[in-house]
Amino acid sequence: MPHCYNRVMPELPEVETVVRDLQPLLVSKCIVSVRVGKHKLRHPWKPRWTKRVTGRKVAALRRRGKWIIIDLDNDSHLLAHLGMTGRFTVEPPEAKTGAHTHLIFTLDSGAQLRFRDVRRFGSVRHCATSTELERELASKLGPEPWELTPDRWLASLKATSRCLKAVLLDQHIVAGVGNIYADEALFAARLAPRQRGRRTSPEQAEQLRLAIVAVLDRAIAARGTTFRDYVGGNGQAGGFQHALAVYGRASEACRECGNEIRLTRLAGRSTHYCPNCQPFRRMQRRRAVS
DNA sequence: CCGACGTCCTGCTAGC
DNA sequence: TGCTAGCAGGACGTCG
Repeated sequence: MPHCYNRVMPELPEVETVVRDLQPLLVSKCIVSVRVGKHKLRHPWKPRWTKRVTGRKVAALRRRGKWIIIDLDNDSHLLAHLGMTGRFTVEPPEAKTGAHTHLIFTLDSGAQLRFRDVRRFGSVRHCATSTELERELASKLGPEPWELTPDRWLASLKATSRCLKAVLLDQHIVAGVGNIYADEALFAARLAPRQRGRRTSPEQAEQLRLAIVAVLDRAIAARGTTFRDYVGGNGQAGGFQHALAVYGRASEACRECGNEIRLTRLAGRSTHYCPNCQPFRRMQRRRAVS
């Protein structure tokens, strides 16, 4: 009853929603103890991290790409990724601990911050200094979509032969876009997922950049995408699933033109598109010489 | 160097 | 009805 398995696929809008929801519950609260589960996460929790975080106050909560950053008052930071099924909840200590709960931070408010992750694609780690945190983030992430300049974006596209879908999923180029919003942004820009980066015109690049920002803005306003009713915890369901144009709509009718939405596999991921609205023009063959 | 692909992990579901 | 193979995917490692 308290929780049923729901698919959220946390991308930027979902992570932003989590951060906003957790902020009032965590900021200025003190971590009084840490309890660690027996299953290993991607980055196993180290005992010395417990020493560094206990007694520390949460100074701020923020997001970078799909990463959650919890700033502590000793200039150290918790850096967390939800992966596919990672969930943070704030619950009273007497609340039943669900299966797959890997970390429990007890706060001086009396509540507990809990990290649960069924598939363990997620991670929670500790960075001892902001320098370490910044180095870590810089090695993983390109700019936030809103900070990505048209020039830099076009240069990134022109520099690669990968298809647009793969480029959108590359966190080094633009941070925060995952499989759902990559497909949605490509549809909004009327560009074929298969189109090669370097075949993209400046006009198309700008269309796509604006589409990314617009789709993410709308998804954040809707509190993200949820694929199943979410019950319990402190999270409300997102609403963007109703606004999806292509993702999860394979073989349904395109709302724009009525054509059938296609599903294919690209960059190792399921990829949804409308072949009519997002026509793929093969590379023009040079006219044969002779 | 770059890009493609495999790996991790488990719950759900389609299909026999 | 019951079982199982296949699918879902973000980050990262490996291979060509």
